Amino acid sequence: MENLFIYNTLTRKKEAFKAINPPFVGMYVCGPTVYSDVHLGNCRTFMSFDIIYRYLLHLGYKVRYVRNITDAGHLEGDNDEGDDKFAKKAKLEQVEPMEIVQRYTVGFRDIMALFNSLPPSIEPTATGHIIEQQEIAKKIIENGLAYEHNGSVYFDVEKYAKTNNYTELTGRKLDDLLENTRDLDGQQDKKGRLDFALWIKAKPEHLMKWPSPWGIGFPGWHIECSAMSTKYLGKKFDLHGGGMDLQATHHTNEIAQNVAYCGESPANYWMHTNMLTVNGQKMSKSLGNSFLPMELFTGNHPLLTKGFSPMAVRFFMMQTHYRSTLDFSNEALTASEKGYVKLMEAYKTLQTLKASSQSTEDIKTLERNCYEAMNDDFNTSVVIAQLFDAIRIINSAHDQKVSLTESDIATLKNIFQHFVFDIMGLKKEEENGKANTALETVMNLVLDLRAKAKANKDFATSDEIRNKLTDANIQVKDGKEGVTWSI
RNA sequence: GGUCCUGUGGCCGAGUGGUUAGGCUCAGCUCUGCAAAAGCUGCUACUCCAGUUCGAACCUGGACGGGACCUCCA
Repeated sequence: MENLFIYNTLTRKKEAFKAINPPFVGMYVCGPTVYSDVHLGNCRTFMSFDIIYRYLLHLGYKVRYVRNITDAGHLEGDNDEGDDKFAKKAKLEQVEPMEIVQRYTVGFRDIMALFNSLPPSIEPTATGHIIEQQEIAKKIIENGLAYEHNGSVYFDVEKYAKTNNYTELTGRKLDDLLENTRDLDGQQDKKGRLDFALWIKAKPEHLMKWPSPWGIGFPGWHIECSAMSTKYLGKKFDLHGGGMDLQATHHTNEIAQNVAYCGESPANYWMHTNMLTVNGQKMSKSLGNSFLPMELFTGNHPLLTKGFSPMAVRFFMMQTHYRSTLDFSNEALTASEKGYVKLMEAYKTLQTLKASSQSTEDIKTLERNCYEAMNDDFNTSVVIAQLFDAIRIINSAHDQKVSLTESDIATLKNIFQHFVFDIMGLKKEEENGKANTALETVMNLVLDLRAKAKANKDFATSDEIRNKLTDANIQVKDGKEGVTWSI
């Protein structure tokens, strides 16, 4: 259990995981901005952290997993004068901003539930923590690292950088940043070009706004995470995560805010998940190449030839390590879907295995390999390779080509329960029970008739039955010990 | 332009200084009335160039290609 190694963005190394106060673990992940449907790339990040959450739980940690909902504060344009995304979308659709927030929050939770992701312990919202964000901004001003100008509050990056390592998360040089930051319009209020807003003055027509010591306005983007993480996890907690695209700006600024606020960098371990790409390019809303989960499930998308089930998609994501980019294609998904089906079929077969007195296989090593893979920075890809080894053994045992003891079979069942279901969060996708029972009855009847035909060497009839069933997506398999079928 | 990451077989994707990743695809075989499934076997790779080393796809340097970030983004 103590052997878990995690790649820490702060040090760019895999480090042994040491909880601050075991068995408790505090984990914060930057959640979605709910101004439109989450796309598959967003889902990948949250599924990656779902695995991490599940594995920590499996190891016996008591995890408080906080994942925020960003429902205010994101600016639309290239400057701080713009509307926030919610207000813009709301005007477009003639609805209240919070109506947008509600719609997409519910949609997000539904999708994550379909992907069988566990809900976080706390899912706080930015709009629910305006006071806390203002308090932090006030304190940073008091500490001399932020300044108010024209009703907005900015963080003084250059001043902060004199006594702190502003770029510790990216390893960039401050001078490079200063030289290469683009010139943007509408930023006259800022002293330094790297300064970012903690609080932004709202124009009269702005829809989402709150009173503050600096006038009517709304919070900057980065401050919400500082406010919510310190509120629920304290000034110092174990893990902080998010997508890689948040690393350079959002997380860098978040650390600066926390240090300026209370003198402490918030998390011991920073984890970043890599992007989902389409034809080698990052999937994102702004590039317009994003897939909605629903399009994927239904197959209703120009790049797809068919739909894929949530579990097949989850399995697809698990086959790649979370720090590698994952390229999305019809072909890759199809391959994963087959692998997933094979895994589930083997699980069924496993339930029917009969024990021998002798064993020809080393199942314990296989189990240990699975743990070692997870302990090595959550390497689900290697876990899956081990599982396919298990599948081969299960199928061979079923064909009586290898033998397994009672204890081997129990270990295999444990491997499935722990790694497939508990940790990777896969589940069997079965039709509902009622329909299944009815179908079962009909299938037994049909296969009975076919068996009679076969017994009479009436292969024409038996093949016809089989072909018709195949056409209806029901596969019939004539095994040594009778006929089985699957959909 | 700057910073960082990356380049693996038909496709997707792990990994390690010397030993099989794995999946999918394709071909052959076994089993089977025929199929399917399953098992076995094969197609066996590491962008290029130079260096370090007894030995490098894995370390170092360079070239070329791809990507991310620098602006909202998981």
